[in-house]
Amino acid sequence: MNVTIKDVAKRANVAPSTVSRVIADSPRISKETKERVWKAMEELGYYPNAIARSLASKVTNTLGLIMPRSTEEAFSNPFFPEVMRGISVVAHREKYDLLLSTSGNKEEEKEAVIRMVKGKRVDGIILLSSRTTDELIPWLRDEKFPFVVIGKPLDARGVYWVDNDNIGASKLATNYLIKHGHREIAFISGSLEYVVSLDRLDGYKLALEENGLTFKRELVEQEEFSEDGGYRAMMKILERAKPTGVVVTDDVMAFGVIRAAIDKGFRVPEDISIVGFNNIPLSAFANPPLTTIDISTFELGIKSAELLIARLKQKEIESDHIIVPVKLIERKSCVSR
Amino acid sequence: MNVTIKDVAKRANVAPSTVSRVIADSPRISKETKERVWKAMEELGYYPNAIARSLASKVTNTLGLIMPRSTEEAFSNPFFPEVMRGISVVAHREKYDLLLSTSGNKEEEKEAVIRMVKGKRVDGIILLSSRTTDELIPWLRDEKFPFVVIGKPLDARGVYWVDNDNIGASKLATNYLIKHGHREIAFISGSLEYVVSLDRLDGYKLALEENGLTFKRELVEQEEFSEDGGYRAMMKILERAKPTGVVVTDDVMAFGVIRAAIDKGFRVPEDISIVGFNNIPLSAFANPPLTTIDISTFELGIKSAELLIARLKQKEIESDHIIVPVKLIERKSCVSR
DNA sequence: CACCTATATGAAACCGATTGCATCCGTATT
DNA sequence: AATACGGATGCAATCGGTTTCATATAGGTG
Repeated sequence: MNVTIKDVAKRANVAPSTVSRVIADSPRISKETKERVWKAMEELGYYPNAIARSLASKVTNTLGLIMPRSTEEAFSNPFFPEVMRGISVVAHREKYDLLLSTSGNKEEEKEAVIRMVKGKRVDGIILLSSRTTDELIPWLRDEKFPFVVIGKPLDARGVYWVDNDNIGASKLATNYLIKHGHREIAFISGSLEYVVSLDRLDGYKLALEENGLTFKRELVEQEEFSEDGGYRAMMKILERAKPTGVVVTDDVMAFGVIRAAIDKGFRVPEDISIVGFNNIPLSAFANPPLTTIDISTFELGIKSAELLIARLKQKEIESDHIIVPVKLIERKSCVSR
Repeated sequence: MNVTIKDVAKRANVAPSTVSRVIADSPRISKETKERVWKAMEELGYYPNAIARSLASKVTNTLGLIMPRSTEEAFSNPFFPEVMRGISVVAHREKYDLLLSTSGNKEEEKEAVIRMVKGKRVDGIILLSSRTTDELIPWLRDEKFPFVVIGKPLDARGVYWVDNDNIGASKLATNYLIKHGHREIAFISGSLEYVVSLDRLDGYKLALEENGLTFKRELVEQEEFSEDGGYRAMMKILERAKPTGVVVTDDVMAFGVIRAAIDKGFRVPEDISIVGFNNIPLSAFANPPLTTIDISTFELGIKSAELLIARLKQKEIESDHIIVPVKLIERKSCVSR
């Protein structure tokens, strides 16, 4: 079998508890004993069993990551890897590992969370995005389990979250088109099941209102978060209206929107201007290069991990949420009219 | 405290061992008892503690994922998320979770593996790419720990691996340029520390040889796997030679190569043709759209996870390695001469 | 009717750590 | 000299399961 704490104890002529204390570098153990134990560990090639340690101490040094939708789908939108990149930088710095749940749909997602929480496999959880109908958030809150949500939840009472100012960001995008002389501005978002979609719709409406433009239902469409989703949404809008500008809340969708516009015989940006969201790497290389709202995706990951870990370490936390700034990246997908 | 197996046992008037057997759905327990126990579990809201279970059974139902280089860097090349997408599909299907190590450099990477293996946190490991100097592979082999490598290792004895035929793929790319009349063909790869770079260099040499072209050292350059790396490599080559075609073993690097060519006053593809590798999503949208070797990244993930799990389940395995096919995607970054 | 054999369940050891409490010893205090 | 005290370490319970082996009961056999 493997080398255990008992073998080390025997070799160093001490009790297992002493070895345990040496591992934790407890000040209660004398320098000499520590050295004897270290030597024994070295000689035997001892390495602590993390599982046993977790069982006894109830700490795993692991963070759980819950992807929305299927894990497969999540990895195909560059937003998620980028968020994970941020999370992993902090996790590494703070010596945490990351446990990825692999789920296929909403039920399995719930199950994955239960597996992590009730199975005591993680110390805390990061939800990579929040739905309006999310049962997870109330459930985690009731369980009093530490978690952080990326994306402001509908009901934010007692939950820690990290997000952009989505209403503001959407106003920014819409105002940009308005300032460039557009008056018929369409708005395409992902499913209204996601809070982020709702907020951005609100921002769009506010911008119109503040500029004395009327909101027209036929200029608004929701679809799946994908290139095809964007394509379908734009097709539907073009069949019933004639926008000169479009705000699309996801760059991947925006590519579909451009494709639809071209298929319908419009030129981008000459006939239709487009503003996207997220500033994914592809956006700079698209044809035309996409004007988009950079939401600091990497930073969202960083901040969410920091917030969660601060909570786990019972550090003083200034606020239960963090707003990450956005900025507009001007490229070539918009023209003045 | 939490509900444990003992609470359930008490409530159902059985011994803890019986409850354990009910959880495992052992045929040794009578239908009636099972039902009584299930009811008790239901009523108490019992959920098994995965950590305790792992400790006793020595099974974690978790696969460890080891990224090369820093975790942060890995997430910024679309290759890795795509591989992970494949892995996560299989992991989910087979009911495994994924543990991500977060490391910053080679030493930490080794440490992360030790933490996983010696800490008994995972049942098996997938190495997302192999270095020539990799100490990990011999170490894991000596430990007799189940693992699979994406990318054929230099010394493949006793190692399970999944890869493309990199020599063939590189010949394919080089031959494509040769067939289009190119004779001065440059070759840019990532560090020769990676086996994949070596193999592709070999494929390039072979293609030259088979077509009676001479290999010229000044047409070959290695650099870091990044857009900047590609830029620097191409700059160095253009200062000493005049290629009409370039094989670049990574699309992200290829973007840098294009940028360098343009900065030096060349047009792509009119003056210099370029073939990339990986077919990342961006490639189709680049300017010009990139002709590239599609290496079925997703499939690499799928196969590696399947191979590992088959090994864990002691299934019959036909071969200790799997070759995933490649194909050339023709776009607009090459012209005939 | 004594003996054997399944079948169903329980008792207890074990997995490899952590931790509260007890103990031992040497030195300072009164 | 008796008491107190603090430092260093050990004992044993505990975390929440799994698994081996033993036992009890019922039914079958000669």
